[in-house]
Amino acid sequence: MGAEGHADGTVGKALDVLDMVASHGRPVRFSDLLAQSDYPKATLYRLLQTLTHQGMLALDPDQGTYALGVRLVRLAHAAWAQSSLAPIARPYLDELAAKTGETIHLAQMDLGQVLYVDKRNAARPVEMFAQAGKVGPAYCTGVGKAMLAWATPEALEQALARQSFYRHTDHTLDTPEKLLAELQAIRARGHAFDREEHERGIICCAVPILTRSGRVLGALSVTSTTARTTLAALEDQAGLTKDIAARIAAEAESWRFPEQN
Amino acid sequence: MGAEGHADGTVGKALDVLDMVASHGRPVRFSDLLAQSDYPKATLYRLLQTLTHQGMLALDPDQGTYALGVRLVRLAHAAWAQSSLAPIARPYLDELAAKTGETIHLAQMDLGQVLYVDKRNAARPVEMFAQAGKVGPAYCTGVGKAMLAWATPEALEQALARQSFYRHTDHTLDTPEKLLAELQAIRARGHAFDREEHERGIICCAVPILTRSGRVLGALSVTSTTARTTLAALEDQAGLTKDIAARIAAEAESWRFPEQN
DNA sequence: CCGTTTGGTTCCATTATTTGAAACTTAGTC
DNA sequence: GACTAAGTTTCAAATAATGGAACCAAACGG
Repeated sequence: MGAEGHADGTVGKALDVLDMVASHGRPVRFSDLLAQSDYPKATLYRLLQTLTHQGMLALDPDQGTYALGVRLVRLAHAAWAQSSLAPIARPYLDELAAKTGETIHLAQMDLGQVLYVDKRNAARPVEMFAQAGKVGPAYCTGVGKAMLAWATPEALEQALARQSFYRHTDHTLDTPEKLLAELQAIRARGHAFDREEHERGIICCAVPILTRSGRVLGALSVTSTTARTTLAALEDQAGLTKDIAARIAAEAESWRFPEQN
Repeated sequence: MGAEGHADGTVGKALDVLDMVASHGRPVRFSDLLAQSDYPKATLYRLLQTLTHQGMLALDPDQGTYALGVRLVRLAHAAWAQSSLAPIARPYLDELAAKTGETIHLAQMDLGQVLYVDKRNAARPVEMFAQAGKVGPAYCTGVGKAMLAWATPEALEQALARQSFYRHTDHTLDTPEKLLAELQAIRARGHAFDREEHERGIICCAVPILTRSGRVLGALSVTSTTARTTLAALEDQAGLTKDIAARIAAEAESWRFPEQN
């Protein structure tokens, strides 16, 4: 994973190591990390030691393996409650889920990837990969495209560079050109579709969550299956979804910056 | 919160800043952080910049406020799935909750504090970070005492130094001496009680989760209220709880280190 | 039983990064 | 249009990170 760009300073390297540990699904030995990284032995060793001492990693003394530490969980609890839209959006998601009866996703953008921060399952739950905290691709999901469509040129460029354009299904937009054309259509239309571009049989209609100043905060989607409904039927809900998105945005702005106005 | 002890190196300071941002429940301005920290202006500024650049913090360009970044949520997802006992323990917690009908807590130790990593409420279903990720004191909770009772001497010493011994209720063990005596009794007995030591009316019976080598992985508790039941009744469940704890430990060992033996 | 490999830890002189007082630039006030 | 508060940049000195190499310990092999 030398894909890390410019690791600024020691902090960047330390976080890089953190990601490295996270990328394995299980505790890793020192030598595994050493093989994977470009850092010299002593450097990596001290980074691990520091992170462990700080509680960001946990060293299993029996096996000599490193795992992500509990301090991270604690920080994340705060991050989820504070930085994400999830706590603000919760009642609105409930409302949208109740009114549509479909699966709802709330997502935010994280370095070119879609991060699902909350979710409501339909009464008959649609089995999907997405769960709170999980990440997914931006170029082939409704929420991803909705956010890209309203992203700043710089953010869009950065995000594009990070897309794999892997062809998940026949419908996947598998080149930057196709995606850019689609983004324009989405802007014109006001909402994005997922036409089975990521998973066969899964469709959705997604809208961006925008501040008054036009900045993208996240996206909201109503998801279903081709077996249950059609894109046209989902599009009928677009108005309602946009309304909910607007209310989330309004509350986010007033809640996070209550002193303004 | 200058309570941070020895911040080793730049990484320590950066994480310290991260905690500082987390401690406010909402986005903070640079000057707020400056006032709170001992770091000089330029130092703090660059730390914030680095963390922001790394995605650990998010700078709201409109308001100039810092919030915890989404990268943390992503890392946490991995941490929760990997470092904590929660995913392994899930079915066992379900079983224990079903058999006892009481509230169940799964906790781990984090630098002298109890970190709740999963929970079953008597009725409601669970969500991810929503419930997990909270912290509590070690010296006056069942799970905390259960873990301390089997902690290594070094870990115990470190943990003791971090306890506040604040007298939450009449029953709180408010000195290290009382606590140490209690820990001995707990070791002898095999399980810990919370006799309304943290909250009036709340009682529980907790057991440690131990590896074969005797290392503490976490603790498990069955919690109720004095209105609903008694300590003696809870103690009747201790056998079942210990059994569940043993099964969690066994699975944790075989799952996390499948190559051994 | 001893030589060897493997995996992990420590040393230390060199190097590069961090530091922080102060100067500077905005943006907002009166 | 001076005055203030909030944020950003500079630069020499101080400090911390670096990494090659040496070291240690435990497991391995003959």
